[in-house]
Amino acid sequence: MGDYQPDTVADVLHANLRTQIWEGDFLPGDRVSIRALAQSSGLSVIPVRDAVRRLVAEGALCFIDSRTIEVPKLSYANHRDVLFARLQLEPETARRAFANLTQSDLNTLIDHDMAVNTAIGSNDLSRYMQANFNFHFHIYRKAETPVLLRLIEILWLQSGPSMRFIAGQYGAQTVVADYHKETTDALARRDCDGFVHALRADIAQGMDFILRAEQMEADTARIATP
Amino acid sequence: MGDYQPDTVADVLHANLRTQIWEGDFLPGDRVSIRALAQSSGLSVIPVRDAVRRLVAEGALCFIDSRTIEVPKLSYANHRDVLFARLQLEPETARRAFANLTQSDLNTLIDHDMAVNTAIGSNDLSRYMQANFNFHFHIYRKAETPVLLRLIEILWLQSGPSMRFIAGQYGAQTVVADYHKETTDALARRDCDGFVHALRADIAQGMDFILRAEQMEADTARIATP
DNA sequence: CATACAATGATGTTATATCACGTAAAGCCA
DNA sequence: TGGCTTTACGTGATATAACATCATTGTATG
Repeated sequence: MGDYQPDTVADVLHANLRTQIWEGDFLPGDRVSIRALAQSSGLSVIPVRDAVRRLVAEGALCFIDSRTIEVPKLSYANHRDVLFARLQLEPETARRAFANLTQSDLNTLIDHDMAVNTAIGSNDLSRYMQANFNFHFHIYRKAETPVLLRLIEILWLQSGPSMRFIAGQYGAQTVVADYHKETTDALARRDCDGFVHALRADIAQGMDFILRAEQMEADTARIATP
Repeated sequence: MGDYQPDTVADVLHANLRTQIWEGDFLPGDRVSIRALAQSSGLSVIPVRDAVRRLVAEGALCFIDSRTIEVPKLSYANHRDVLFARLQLEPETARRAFANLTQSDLNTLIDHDMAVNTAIGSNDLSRYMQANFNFHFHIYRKAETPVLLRLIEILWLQSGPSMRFIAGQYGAQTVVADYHKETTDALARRDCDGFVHALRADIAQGMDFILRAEQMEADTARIATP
């Protein structure tokens, strides 16, 4: 396998932007200008354009017309599709990771989960996104299956901004009911099926969250136009 | 949703290369040179590089070192992961397409299946790859779920060259047992579950094929070094 | 004859300048 | 003041040329 990882300035910028998107630093509808990014990063337009077009290829950005790039606003239908795909891929990826997860990994996961909880406690959406991402991907990376990891990365890239937007709209309290504790508990007692099941429940809960948000929006729309 | 589709020369080149990869015009290990592509297509290096890097982002190409780009050689493990992911995503995508498939679509699918069979009959691997791709993606495109379609496209991009290589190595006769007929039959009698099940069997058969090829390779290796 | 070293060529990357296009604001006329 | 035209600016896309890196090869030297 040619798993060589280039390290050009375009690659670094691309990686940074990806992280920012995963961690929820962008909101749906945010405009991205190649020249503005070039100026702010002190680079020429060529590597910036390279990084941006790569993000477009990953679905993290999109063209609104021939010369306007923005962070996509996922429709609820698309959001459901993302969560459906996540449900199909992530629990099984976690299953493969299970055998590779050590006591040290368990401790790391518990730390990430604590970071999630404190972020929710202090209503810090940014840290919540970051910690939640770290929790999940620490698992997936241990599965050592680059094919699945890549798909999952793309799904998170696409849904990150909209996820944060929806969460911010309906309050961080709504996301308090994650299943991280159940996940780490299952790992602690080396219960593979329980581990996978808890992770599945965590994603399914996100699905419920979207459905609920969609319903609320439909309701308010119905009330607004009786 | 910003589903604007640009149409620059880089986009056209990217689309052409994607089609070529899907249809099996490339083999694992084939080298790709940006300048050579630029010369053969009459373009500058900039748009060619753009298209190539987009393919790298999709996993259709990879860097072997800092300045060598080639078509990836999928390991058997990666190939199994691709087929696993396909199994997770494609049948369910087909299920969503089912309600949108008309009589005209059924006829088109039957035509594609016939093209597959004649390609196998004349041992034309290139046409086989092409027709098989057309058969599957005619279904998936009707599902109207861009998120899932995009993931499936990536999976086919990654596995296409290796798939063709393995098929070519062990003869086209080995792939004769597809489930396209069962799929179209189920569609003809409007049997959604049967439709989905047949498509799942078709992919699973591909999985068996890979496992068999892997086993054969292991056997010959065992014989070679007793 | 073998080895060290330098010149050459090929690679992907990037900077600069220009192109083509579209928007929006300013200007102009009724 | 309203509506149209024109101009200016900003956008991404592209061509050209220069840059950095590395493999190869030819040559010179021991």
